[in-house]
Amino acid sequence: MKINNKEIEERVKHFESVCRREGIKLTHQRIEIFREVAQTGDHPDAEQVFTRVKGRIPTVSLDTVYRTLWLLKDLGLVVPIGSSRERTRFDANLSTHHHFVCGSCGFTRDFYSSDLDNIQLPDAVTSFGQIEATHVEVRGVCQKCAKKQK
Amino acid sequence: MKINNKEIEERVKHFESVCRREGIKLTHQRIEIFREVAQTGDHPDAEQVFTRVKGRIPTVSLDTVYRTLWLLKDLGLVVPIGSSRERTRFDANLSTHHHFVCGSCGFTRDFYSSDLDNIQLPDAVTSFGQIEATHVEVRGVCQKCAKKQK
DNA sequence: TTTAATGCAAAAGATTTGCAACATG
DNA sequence: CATGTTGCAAATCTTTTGCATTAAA
Repeated sequence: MKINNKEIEERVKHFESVCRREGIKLTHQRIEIFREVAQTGDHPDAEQVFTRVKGRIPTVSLDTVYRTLWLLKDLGLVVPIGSSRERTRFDANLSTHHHFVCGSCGFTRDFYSSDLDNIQLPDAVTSFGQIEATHVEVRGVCQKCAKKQK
Repeated sequence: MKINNKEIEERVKHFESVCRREGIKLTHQRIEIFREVAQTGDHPDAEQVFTRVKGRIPTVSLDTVYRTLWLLKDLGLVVPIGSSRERTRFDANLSTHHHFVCGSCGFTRDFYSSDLDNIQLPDAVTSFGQIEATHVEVRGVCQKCAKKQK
């Protein structure tokens, strides 16, 4: 689930330019936290990001991870995905994509489909508010959990 | 957001038959908790269900509400929808439908579209696990929040 | 140097659990 | 009657906050 280096560095560059534009300070911890989410495709939760970043910055604190993750969300650089009964997970994949989510363990994977990207929504939806993104969520049971249930 | 009575009673009957089949006891609180979720279209969280059911059964406890809600989920009678940073909300609408979710306040509404119900998924998805349901999630900002932001 | 960001510790929220009393099948 | 379920209170787990210290611009 490793994203290739070029893609990661592009994402980090994008992050840095957004911060400059918004007047947000580029701290060591912010960069590493962002990089961590950007370089993995497995939608980590705050705790996982914390543990991994700690390898590089042993003094980071969990609350900084939380603060940064929500900051990234506000900047539109990361999307929180809430698979209930699970902690919030974060996704730094900004290209249009869709999710498969295991209802019993929370396992989440991206998938792509240009057909799904171009879905036409009924007019009724517009009346609820302003639309930002549309994505398809497939609920199911992942292979690991399917085995356990037997 | 009131569901019509006939539909509610049908849902409750369905719930009761599922419980009998599974050998699960039909307690007063379970029935009222299920009815509460079934009769509203606004995807309440556990706390809201608790408050409303308390009107009818003053002694219910919040933990029973939680236990029942997750039981209902395991029985497939209710679907948890996790709009992160918000508590888990529950949806008893079992007919195929889709969601509009406000990213800033969690406001959630159902919408229908037979086009969306018949979406074709790419083969890759099948490799992640067994598919149970597919639904479209539209993220946006609801009208109330859009006003606040100005 | 000015202001925002961090780390710490403590608080707040949400959800879960152990257990004795109780209700359902 | 036997067993599963409830309510209570306490525990746990996740996330947030206040504040003094530190680091970016």
